[in-house]
Amino acid sequence: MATIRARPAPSGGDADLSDAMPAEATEDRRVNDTMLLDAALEAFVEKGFHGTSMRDIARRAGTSVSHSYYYFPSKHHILWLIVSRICQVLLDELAVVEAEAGPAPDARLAALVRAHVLLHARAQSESFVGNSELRSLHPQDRPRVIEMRDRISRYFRTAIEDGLREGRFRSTEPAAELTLAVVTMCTAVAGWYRPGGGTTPEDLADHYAGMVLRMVGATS
Amino acid sequence: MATIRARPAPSGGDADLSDAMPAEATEDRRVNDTMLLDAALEAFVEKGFHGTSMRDIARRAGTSVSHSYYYFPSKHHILWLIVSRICQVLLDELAVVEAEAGPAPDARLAALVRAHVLLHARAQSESFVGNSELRSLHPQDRPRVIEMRDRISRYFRTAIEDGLREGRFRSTEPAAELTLAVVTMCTAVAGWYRPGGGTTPEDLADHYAGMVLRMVGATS
DNA sequence: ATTATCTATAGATCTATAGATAATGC
DNA sequence: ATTATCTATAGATCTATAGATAATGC
Repeated sequence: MATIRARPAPSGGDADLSDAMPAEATEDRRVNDTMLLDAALEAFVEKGFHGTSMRDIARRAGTSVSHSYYYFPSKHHILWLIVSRICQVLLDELAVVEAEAGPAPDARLAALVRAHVLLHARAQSESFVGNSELRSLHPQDRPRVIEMRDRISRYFRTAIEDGLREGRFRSTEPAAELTLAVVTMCTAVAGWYRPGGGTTPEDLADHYAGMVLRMVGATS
Repeated sequence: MATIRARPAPSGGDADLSDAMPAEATEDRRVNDTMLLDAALEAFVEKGFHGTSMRDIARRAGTSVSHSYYYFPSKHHILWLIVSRICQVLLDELAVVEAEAGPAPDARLAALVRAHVLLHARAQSESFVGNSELRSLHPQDRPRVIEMRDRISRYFRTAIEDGLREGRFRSTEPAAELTLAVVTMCTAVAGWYRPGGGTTPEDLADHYAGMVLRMVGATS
């Protein structure tokens, strides 16, 4: 996990909770919560939440199970941290790029798609877990995450509805289906994208923006 | 589940046990393999493979854990049956509709998308599990399923490449990315579609075909 | 005779905690 | 003093099997 930062912010400016930690990030054997979160993330991607044991997480982080409980009250809480953080990062980023894009629906939709794909390609593991382990969340946490996801979808939905209403998008399919198609295809990037294959996240974001604009029937 | 058969299916092979079963009757208390598979499917959708216990499956089917082992050698084998069957059904169906669609890439792609969406909306649970539990398969089974999924993708990939080469599709994005975008957005239907909301699977299939054709830049 | 089903249990593993000890910071 | 870490273990649960018994079909 380290620091999932939406935009490439060269220095300082941490995402959120990482500030609270003693900023030392050296190479020695000390274990901290970030290392455990990284280990958990890796394991959740590989084997899923229920397929991962605390022993597995502790082993990957190089410590004991009981020590892991020193940092986190439960396995569920680890999942909650991973999922809620990435959702929040995405929400923040969407708000920023939408504001920057101005009022035109096509510019807004393109910006949203780019940001969504970029994050899903860059913070691939977090995004993947955030999208695949909703049902594994503690019943208490699930509605909170669902609500964040709804807010994420709503950015896309609104841009698409505006474009249709203003006649900038000529698609005849219902806005709800267009939105779901767009969001799910962008989200799926976290599941298949492999860096180092010649396509950068930025390339991919551009390609997806192009595909989506054609999909909604944007008038060029 | 019952019998997901797209068309007349080849019997024999691991992938279709339903023929071998006594086509028995109905509402009494007798448990059979189909009831257990249905129970497992339901549980896997709700809680995932690792989140589901044999006790859970047995309870849903109204029998005991040990009786479930009378029908299936392992929990992994149940997953294998569910996943391999739905992949095979989809493969069969894609072969049929592609042949029926004739040589034109746009007609072929539309037919493939329609078939894919239809199955993911109709056999929603099986498709969902088939797409979300790949990593939970027994290491022995996984490559076999991966190969089936690759064959599924290849139908789409070929139609898209043909369309681009023949100049019928004007998209400038790489065929690989177009294919992934198309397949993932259609696959995701299994995760969100709810029947009874006014949109039939057929409607949805038509809408998706329209979206995809615009997405690849099909010349109308 | 064969098929379906149950009770009982082995043996592994899992989440989480208690309680002790080592390392660090003031 | 406080923070980090360990050993040991409770108690639940999980997959799978052994072995007995009931139901069914010939």
